[in-house]
Amino acid sequence: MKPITITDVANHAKVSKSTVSQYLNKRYEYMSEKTRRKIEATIEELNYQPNILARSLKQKSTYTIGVVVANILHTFSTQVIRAIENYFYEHGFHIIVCNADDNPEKEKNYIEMLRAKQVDGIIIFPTGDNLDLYKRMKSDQFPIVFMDRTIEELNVATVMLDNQLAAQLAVDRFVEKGIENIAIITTSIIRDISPRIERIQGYKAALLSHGIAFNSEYIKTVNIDEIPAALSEIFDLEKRPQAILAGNDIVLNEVLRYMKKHRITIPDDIAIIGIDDVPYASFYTPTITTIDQPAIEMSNLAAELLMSQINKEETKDTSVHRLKPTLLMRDSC
Amino acid sequence: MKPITITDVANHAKVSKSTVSQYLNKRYEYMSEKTRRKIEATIEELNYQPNILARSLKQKSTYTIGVVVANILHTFSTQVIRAIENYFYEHGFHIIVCNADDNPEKEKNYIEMLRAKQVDGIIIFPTGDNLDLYKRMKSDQFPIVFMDRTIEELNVATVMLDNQLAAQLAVDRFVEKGIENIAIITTSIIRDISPRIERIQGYKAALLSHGIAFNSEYIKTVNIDEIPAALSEIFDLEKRPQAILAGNDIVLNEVLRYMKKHRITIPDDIAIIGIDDVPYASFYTPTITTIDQPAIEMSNLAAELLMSQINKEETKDTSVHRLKPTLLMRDSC
DNA sequence: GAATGATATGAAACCCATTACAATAACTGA
DNA sequence: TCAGTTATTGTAATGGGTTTCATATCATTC
Repeated sequence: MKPITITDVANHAKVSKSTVSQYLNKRYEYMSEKTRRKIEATIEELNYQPNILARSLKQKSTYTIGVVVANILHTFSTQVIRAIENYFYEHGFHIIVCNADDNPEKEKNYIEMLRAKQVDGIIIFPTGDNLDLYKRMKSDQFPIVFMDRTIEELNVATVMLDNQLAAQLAVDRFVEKGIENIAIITTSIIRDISPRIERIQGYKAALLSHGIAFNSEYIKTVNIDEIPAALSEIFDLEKRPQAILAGNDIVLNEVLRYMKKHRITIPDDIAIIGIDDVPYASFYTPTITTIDQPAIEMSNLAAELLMSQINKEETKDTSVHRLKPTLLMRDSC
Repeated sequence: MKPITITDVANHAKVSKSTVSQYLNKRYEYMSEKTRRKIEATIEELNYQPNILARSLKQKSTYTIGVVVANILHTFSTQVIRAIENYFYEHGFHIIVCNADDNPEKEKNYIEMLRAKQVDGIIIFPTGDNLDLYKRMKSDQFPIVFMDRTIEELNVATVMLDNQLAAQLAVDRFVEKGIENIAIITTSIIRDISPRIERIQGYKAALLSHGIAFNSEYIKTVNIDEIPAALSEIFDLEKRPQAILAGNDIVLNEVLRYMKKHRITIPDDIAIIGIDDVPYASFYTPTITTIDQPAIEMSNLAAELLMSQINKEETKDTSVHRLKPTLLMRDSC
C-alpha cells in the first residue's frame, strides 16, 4: 500500500513532475487548459495527497507552530491553547501543544524538538530557567513570543497580564468594603515566576497606597497541597484576616474547599477574590468576585506578534505588552 | 543566518555525511573512537541540530500524532489532551491538537492536513459525518483510534465511556432516594452523536428496569443557550420532575446557574446528578453528585491502542472498549 | 518562409537527511 | 609477504516535493 507521489501523478497524466508541482501551487498560467484538466482528473482518480514534509523541507516552512505552556492544569493555559489554536486554524497553521509541567528540563527538551521539527515559531510560557536557550533563539532570529511571564533582560515580544493592576483591583475592592486585613495566597515562587512575584508586589503597593501597613504573615506562597495548612496558620493568627486574595484558579479552588470544610461563611467571615475567572464563579453561593484575564485578547495578540515575526514584517516589536484585567464584581466581596 | 546542516558538520570534521549520520543514529560501531569524538566535538562547536523533517521524509515516520477533539470546550476534552500529551511525551512523540468545533468540514480539513503532514497516527473524537474519510483511513491501514464516540459499522479501535451504565448509575441513585420523576438534559443530538444517544437510552432502560414509565417531556436535547428555556418548560409541567440528570459538564453548569437564579434548592426542590466530574463538585453548596469518566485511563488506553497500530503489532484490536464510570456520591442527590 | 515572441513543458539541481554498498585502510595469520 | 579479514570511511541513490532555466511548440508578423 505505497502512497501515491507526485511522480505517479506525472506519469499517469503524461506530464512532468514540475508541471504537476506548478499545478499544485496553483500556478495555472504555466500550463495549458488541457494539461490543467488532465492533472486535475488524475489527482482525483488516484486520490493523490501531496506530502507536506517534502514541501516543507524545500520551502523551509512547516505551517506549524509550537505552544509550550508551563502548566496545562491552569484554566488560563487551556483558554490560551484554545484561542491560539483557533487563530492559527484561520491562518492555515497547526499547533503542537507541549506541557512543560513547570519543569525546565522538559521545556528545554520540547523547545529543541520543536526547532528540530522546523516549526515556524514558538509561543512559550517560559519557566525562566533556560536563559541560554532563549538567547540562542533570539540571536537566531527565530520567531518567538513569551506569554504570561517575562524574562526581563531578553527583549523578547511578550504578552502578559498587568499583574500589579490585578492585585491592586482586588485590594482596592477589599478596602472599599472597609476591609484592611487582607491575606494573599499564591502557589510556590521558586524560580521567580514573574506573575506571582508581581501580584504580590502589586498587593503590597496597593496596601501602601491606602496607607495600610502590610503584614508578612498574611502572605503565603506554598504548593497546592500545602494550602490548607497555610490557611490554618492564617486563621490561627491573633489578628486573623478578613479577606483572602487567591493568586490563581487552583488556589481559589483550594480556598473555597477549605471554607466549605470549616464552615466559614463567605463573605461575612471572610471576603474572597480570585485572580482568573472560573466557570462556576457566577453561580457559586455566594457568587465569586474575580479578576478576569482577557485570555482571548492576549492569545490573539501573542499570535499576531508571532505571525508578524514569521512574515518578517518590519515591526520588530520586542516590547512587553501588559493587558488590563477586569474586576468582575460579585458577592464574595 | 543559514542553519547548520549535516554537510557543514561533515566538512568541518573532515569526514563524510554518512559517517556523521551514523553518529547521529548512534551507530558508533561504524567508526573509530577518534572519528566519533571529532564529530561529537564538531556538533558541539557548531551547535548543530539535525533537521527532523529531512529525517522523517526518508524514514517515513514523524514521531507526531494528531488529536482531533470534537469540542475543546468540554472539560473531558482537555483532560484527554493533557493525558495523551503526557503519554506520548514519554514515548518521544509530539501531539498536534485540533479542535473540530463539532464541525465535520473542519474535521475533514484537519484530518487531511494531518495525513498530508505525515503524522504517524490520529486519535479522533469523530463527528460522525465523514464516513468516507474514516473508511479510507481504515483501508489505508492508517493508525487511528476513535475516542468518546463510536461509528458502528467501521470496526475502528474505539475507547469510550459505558454511557448506558453512566445513565443507569444516576437513575439508580435517584430511585434509591425515592425519586421517580427524573428529567434528563443533553446538548443537541444532531448527527446522532453516540454518547448523547446512549445516555438517553441508558436513562430509559434504567427507568424501565425500575418499572417506571418514562415521560418524553422529561427528555430535553437542546443547544446550550436554550437550556434555561428547556428548564422552564420542564418546571412548568403539571407534574414537574424531582430530579435532573445533566448530560455533561456544560449542561451541569447551566442547570446550576438556573437553579441559583430561580432560587430552587438542591437537593430539596430538585435533585441533581451530572455526568462528568467538575472541579468544584466537591466544594459546591451542596456538593454535587457526579458520574466520573476515567479520563486518564481512557486516554492511556487510546494511546496504547494507537501505539500498537503504529508499531504494527499483531494484536489487531478493532473492538469498542467501554470503560466504567464511577458514581461520586455527594449531597446534590 | 524565416524571424519573433509568447506559451507550454521538461530536465535537473536542490532541500537535508538516511542507507545500501563500494572502496580504502589496517590488521590478521600462514 | 600476501591473501583474507575486518574496521573505517566515502560515494551515490533515495525520499517527495519545489524551482530555475533551457527547450520545444505554436501562433504571429513581415
